[in-house]
Amino acid sequence: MNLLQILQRKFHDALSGLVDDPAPYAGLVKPAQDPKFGDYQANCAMSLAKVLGKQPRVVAQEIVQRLDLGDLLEPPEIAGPGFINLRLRTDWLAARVQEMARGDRLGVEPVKPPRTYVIDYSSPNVAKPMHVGHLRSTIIGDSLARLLRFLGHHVISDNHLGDWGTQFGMLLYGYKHFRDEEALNTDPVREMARIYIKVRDLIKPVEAGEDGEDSGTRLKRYTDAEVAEASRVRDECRQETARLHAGDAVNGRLWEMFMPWCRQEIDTIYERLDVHFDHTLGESFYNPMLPGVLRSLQAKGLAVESKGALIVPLRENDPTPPMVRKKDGAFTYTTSDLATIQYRVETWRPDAMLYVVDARQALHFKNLFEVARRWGLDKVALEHVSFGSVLGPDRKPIKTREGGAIELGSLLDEAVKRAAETYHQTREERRTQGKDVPELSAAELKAVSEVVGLGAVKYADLSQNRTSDYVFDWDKMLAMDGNTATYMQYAYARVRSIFQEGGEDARPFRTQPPAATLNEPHERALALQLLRLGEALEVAATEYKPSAITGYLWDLAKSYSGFYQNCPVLKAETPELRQSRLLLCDLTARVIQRNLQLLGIRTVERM
RNA sequence: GUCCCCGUAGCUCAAUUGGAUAGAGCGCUAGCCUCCGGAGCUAGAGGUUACAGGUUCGACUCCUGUCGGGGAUACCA
Repeated sequence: MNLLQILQRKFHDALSGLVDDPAPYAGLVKPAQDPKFGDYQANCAMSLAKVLGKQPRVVAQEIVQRLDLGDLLEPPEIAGPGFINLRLRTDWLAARVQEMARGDRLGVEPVKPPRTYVIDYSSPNVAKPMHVGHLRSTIIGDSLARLLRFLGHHVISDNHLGDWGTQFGMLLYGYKHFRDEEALNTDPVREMARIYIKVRDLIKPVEAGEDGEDSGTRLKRYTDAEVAEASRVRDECRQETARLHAGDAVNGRLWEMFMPWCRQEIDTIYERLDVHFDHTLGESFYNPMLPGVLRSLQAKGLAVESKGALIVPLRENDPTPPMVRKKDGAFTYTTSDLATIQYRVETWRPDAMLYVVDARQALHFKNLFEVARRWGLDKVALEHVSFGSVLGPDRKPIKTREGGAIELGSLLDEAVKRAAETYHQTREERRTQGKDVPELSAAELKAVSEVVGLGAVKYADLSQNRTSDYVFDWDKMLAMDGNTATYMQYAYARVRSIFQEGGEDARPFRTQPPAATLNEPHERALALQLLRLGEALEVAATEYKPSAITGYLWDLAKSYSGFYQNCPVLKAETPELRQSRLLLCDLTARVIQRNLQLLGIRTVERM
């Protein structure tokens, strides 16, 4: 149980004689807005006053009188219109810190009834290289999977690859017309990427790309001949796709041949990002199940014919009902997604299924979930964990000068390169100032650049509010000061170096932690912040917001900074105080490391 | 046309879901290396929360309207 839950329970007990349902009022116990008000504050007296027909401050008095302070609370103060300000007893905090240090869960108990989650994230179209647009789903999903697992839930991660769509028609067409046998033999992955881009560029005059340009302006940029050719190529691609779906032997064999290459392309990225999946069941996996899904929908009277297509009407006069079969007989992604939900429910019996997919698909998921519910899949909680788009400086979807989206691989390369540059630069500055700098081996240096560069990219994204769009900016994404991964990684390395410097072994602090003394305000503030870990993770998990973790980390770093400035550790006045402060240091490092790990970001001991 | 999201410091973003004097980073200004790592720390300037009403003890947050931006709108997934 985290600090907030403990206090809310106390208030729940105190309120139970006053109102019929104390829960919503107990929920008004919150972290203090400002440290000067205390550690936590209860805002329930004001709203309760109206219900009870009394003065808010009188109600606050009554609540305080009924409150069992136990050994954890100082006598509360009533302030302003009726705020109840709470301050935890310092000796109680000290005991909790000591407890927290023991074991590797940092005081976070596994959840009482664990739930089973299926998390669907990343899910790229494998026919084309991954670009920045895929980053958010991939790392938000990965982070949520790590977080829910750490909290004790059963998590099944599933990468629902787009391996059966029109993009494969483009690859098939391109392979048949433009392949370079020699390139295919030496580097098939690169050759497939080249083929895809070539076909995409050919079709461009008639196909809306990632640039979001409207068809009118787009058409004006091309000659009639180019448009006609684009139209022809697009039709041929569609026919290739149709042949693949119809079981054409040649296209089937080619698909079998392409898949490992496509997988290799994306797996390289996943490996580098340290993102892993329990399952990778793409659309092709569900293809054989689709006719059965349709029959079932029709048998239940859910799917009806309309303009030659098969739709599922959900609302009166809905101009855009979900479609499960096109007039040409092809299935849609709604059909495929229904099969997917059914398969997952039957196979894994999850309590909840999370779709980490961008906000533009909100309508699709709203409809999909409604159809699934009516179809009988109503026991599982289906949730669209949506996120905002990544925009360019012009507030339009991100793109490079050339017009295509920035490829993920290049972004990561650039991040690592910049990390290396910054490293050398800061080290030279320190040198000229006559300061000691750690001498890293070439291997260590490479590892540091990788860890810092990739960490920067992930943290920049995860620290954003999940639901808002955000403007992509190289400098921001690769920034290494302020609230960034680098700052946290650096803070971690610095704490470690204290142990190094003092010739201290951290291990005893985790098995036989010494008593903590929190007489200095900065010690107390740091301890309180450390103990709020469980609270932060709870928020991050219930709201599916990794930014709650980065926010907590930033607060922790500031608390630590205050402590570090004001409280000598190795030169503490007494051996006991030194032990206590080393305990706080070690805990800080461990909490930073754990949180970064939950974000999929690594740490190094020296940098 | 209809529906959804958004508008907060010069820029990029927060604000514990209705709480006390709206906070950070970057940038700018001024300080801090005989003191455990300066990728750091301390302080300062910077705001009519797009606009106008309303709801109440209290509104960036909820409601109505206006302006502005973005997105989704059966046969791409």
